[in-house]
Amino acid sequence: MALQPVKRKSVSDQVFDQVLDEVVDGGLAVGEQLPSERQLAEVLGVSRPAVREALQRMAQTRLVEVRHGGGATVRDFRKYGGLDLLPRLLVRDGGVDPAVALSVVEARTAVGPIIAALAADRGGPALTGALERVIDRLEQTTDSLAWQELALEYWDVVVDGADSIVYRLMFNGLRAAYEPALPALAPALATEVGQVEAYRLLAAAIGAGDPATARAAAERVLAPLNSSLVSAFTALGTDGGGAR
Amino acid sequence: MALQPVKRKSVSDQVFDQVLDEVVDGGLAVGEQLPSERQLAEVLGVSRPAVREALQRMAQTRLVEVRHGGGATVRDFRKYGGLDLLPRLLVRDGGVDPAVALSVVEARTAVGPIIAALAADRGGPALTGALERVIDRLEQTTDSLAWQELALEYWDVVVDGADSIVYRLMFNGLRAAYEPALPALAPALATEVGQVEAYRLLAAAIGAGDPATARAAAERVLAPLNSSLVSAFTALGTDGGGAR
DNA sequence: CGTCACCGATTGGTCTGACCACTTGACCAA
DNA sequence: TTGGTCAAGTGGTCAGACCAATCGGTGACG
Repeated sequence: MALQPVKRKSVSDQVFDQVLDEVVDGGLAVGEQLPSERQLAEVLGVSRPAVREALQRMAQTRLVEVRHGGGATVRDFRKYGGLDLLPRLLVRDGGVDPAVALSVVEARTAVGPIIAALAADRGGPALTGALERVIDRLEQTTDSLAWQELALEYWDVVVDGADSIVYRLMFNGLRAAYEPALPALAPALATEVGQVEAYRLLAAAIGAGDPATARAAAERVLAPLNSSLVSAFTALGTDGGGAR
Repeated sequence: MALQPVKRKSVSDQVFDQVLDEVVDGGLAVGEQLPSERQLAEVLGVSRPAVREALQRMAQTRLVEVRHGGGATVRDFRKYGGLDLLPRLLVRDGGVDPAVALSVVEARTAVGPIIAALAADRGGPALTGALERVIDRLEQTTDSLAWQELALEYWDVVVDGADSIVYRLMFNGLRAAYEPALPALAPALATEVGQVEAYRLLAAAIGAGDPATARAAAERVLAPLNSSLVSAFTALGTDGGGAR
């Protein structure tokens, strides 16, 4: 049997997860008051500090608002939430939410070329070495999961070369959402394995300092996955814009 | 006289801010161990729960890693940080960091047209009413600050129309970084006031369901600020890529 | 002499109980 | 109506204690 690390979740983690689920899945309506810390502690059978830590983290992510003496209220995560809650939205009810996955891939496909162009403009030849090294490892990889990990590493170098803090932080957020879901997505991404040539062309364009070519090359890298997933998910997700 | 709400910072907030500053400004190197919770509590003259709440929030934003029994270590915020720490990076040492501001405007200019095209494709005529209402209020506004607030509201409608959760969360994050810094940026943004026509054209293109035209119109809306800020900041920021 | 099991010191995790600060709403007086 | 007072409920903070995990040194064993 395949053993895996035991899950050790601290009490405050579990409280956080429960409250987060309630907020995201609509068990608690926007504007609604949360139970008081004391009530939550009693109902959940934990101490008040544990509840507090969880609520403070919820406030940190702008999902609830706590006012001294006035209780805590639920905020609209669709209006105030950050990219950091993307992982939670991506895997909903145990499975991957098609609408969210589609949105992630869509954004990836649109923003990737922009970043590639910036990298060509600002990074240029300095990036060639690092990119080639990743490509070499990519070429020897057949496992879908490992392949995606390397692809992320490749883009990490590109984002570095773009030298723009906002894209860097965006990438970090998307990666944090993407990476934990990779095992679940691995089958759908199997078609990408072996498409090394597109990555090589992109690296060449970036190394040559040619933004326009880099943009086009990036589109060729990203478009296949996009179109395949779009067709797969739109056929699946007939529920419409379930997650906007 | 113009009154404003008194600022009340809780103890754990202050601890959080101090630790965050240390991490962001490099007072604590990446990989370095933070002082233990007990030491921090004693040094800062506060209780341990207060320190814990701050550290848990730091962990929530992926800026530190805490291991049961093993202390807390500093993570590389450039590699793991999310868009939520953009506000902190934007205003550094009391002033606006040119490199970061440039990056924000740059991303805005690049991503805005993409979102506009999506809104035209998916929102279409349904958005016309809401957009027109904002434009009407925009037309009657001369104050630079209020004008920017309305511009954000306008884009909020557009992002809603794009019907893509990732762009929605991105926008939320950028807005959270942008909004607090607006007063400091207001002078630089004064040139935008009165440019209502571009917004009207964009609304028309979105309402017509014409993605290509909407993309171009969005570029015309965003480009002026971008170019003016680029020239202003590149002249100012001779320190190079201080914040990547 | 090197290796490894063990144990104690250190650190984070949790709980309890108490008190302070703030908000809210009801009630009362000017 | 206006303003003040007060009590109840809520979040904020503190102190001390104990549990659980990690880490490092020390001594026994090979």
